[in-house]
Amino acid sequence: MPELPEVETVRTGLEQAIKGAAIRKVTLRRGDLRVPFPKGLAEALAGRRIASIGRRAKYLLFYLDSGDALIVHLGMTGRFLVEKKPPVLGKHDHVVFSLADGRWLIFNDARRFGLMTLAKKSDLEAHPLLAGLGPEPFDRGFSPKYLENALAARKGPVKPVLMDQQLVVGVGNIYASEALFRAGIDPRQPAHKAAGKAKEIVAAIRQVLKDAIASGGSSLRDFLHITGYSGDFQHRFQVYGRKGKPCFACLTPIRMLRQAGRSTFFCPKCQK
DNA sequence: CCTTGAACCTGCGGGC
DNA sequence: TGCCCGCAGGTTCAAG
Repeated sequence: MPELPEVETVRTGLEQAIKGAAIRKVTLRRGDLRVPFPKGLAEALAGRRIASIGRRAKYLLFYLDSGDALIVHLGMTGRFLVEKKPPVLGKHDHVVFSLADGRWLIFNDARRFGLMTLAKKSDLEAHPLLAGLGPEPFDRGFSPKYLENALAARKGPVKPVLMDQQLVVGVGNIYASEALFRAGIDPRQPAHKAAGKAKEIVAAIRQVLKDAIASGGSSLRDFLHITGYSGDFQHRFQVYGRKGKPCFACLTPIRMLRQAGRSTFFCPKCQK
């Protein structure tokens, strides 16, 4: 799944592929993903044109010419594929969009942690899924001062706190580890003690997300298969998935530990 | 309030 | 080859 860079890469790819396309028909091949599809979803999409595709946090927002917005979350394994021929459907191809131009948009999600629902564009900000979300990492609202205050109010280790979507959106398990490595902060450090490094953390989060978006987007010019990891940023992870391997900066073995049920990777020498 | 752990569901890779 | 285990990028809910 995709964290902010992967979702943004998918958004860009979808915009290039299907912005302006009209939906002829939508087939829901089961009744739910993580939550049930809303009643009348397929009917509300049929005949509509996709005016544009936006993103809020890790949610994709398909803006329709009807004034509705289709909200999509990719969960862990959600992905979109665009086909020019009638697709041979697999068991995890849950939603099939037949486009008026003869192409097909497939939503595939093996684990079904994804989500697809409908809202009025005018009501989006108040929608329960979006209302409680924190600032976008590239917005001015995610300032060092804001983060300093937010961290100061938290007692737990800083890494899980950075993944709290109410604090800042888009940072997930990979980029939380990567950002803390770049900021030189131990992921076990209590959040309030890391508050003084808020400026460095803001910069590190922005930098790692920006680099990942740049590297994800670069391979998407002529995509057919839009996946969260179509880019090649995973080859540039400094710590994530590198347990026991030498730190690129100091050669100390990277350590892994479990925080709030998730794997955390860090360099015990570079991160204090 | 904050924090943690379990749950949701399927697939993959490693070890035996 | 097959089986069992642990692992996986998210979110939500219960419980401490």
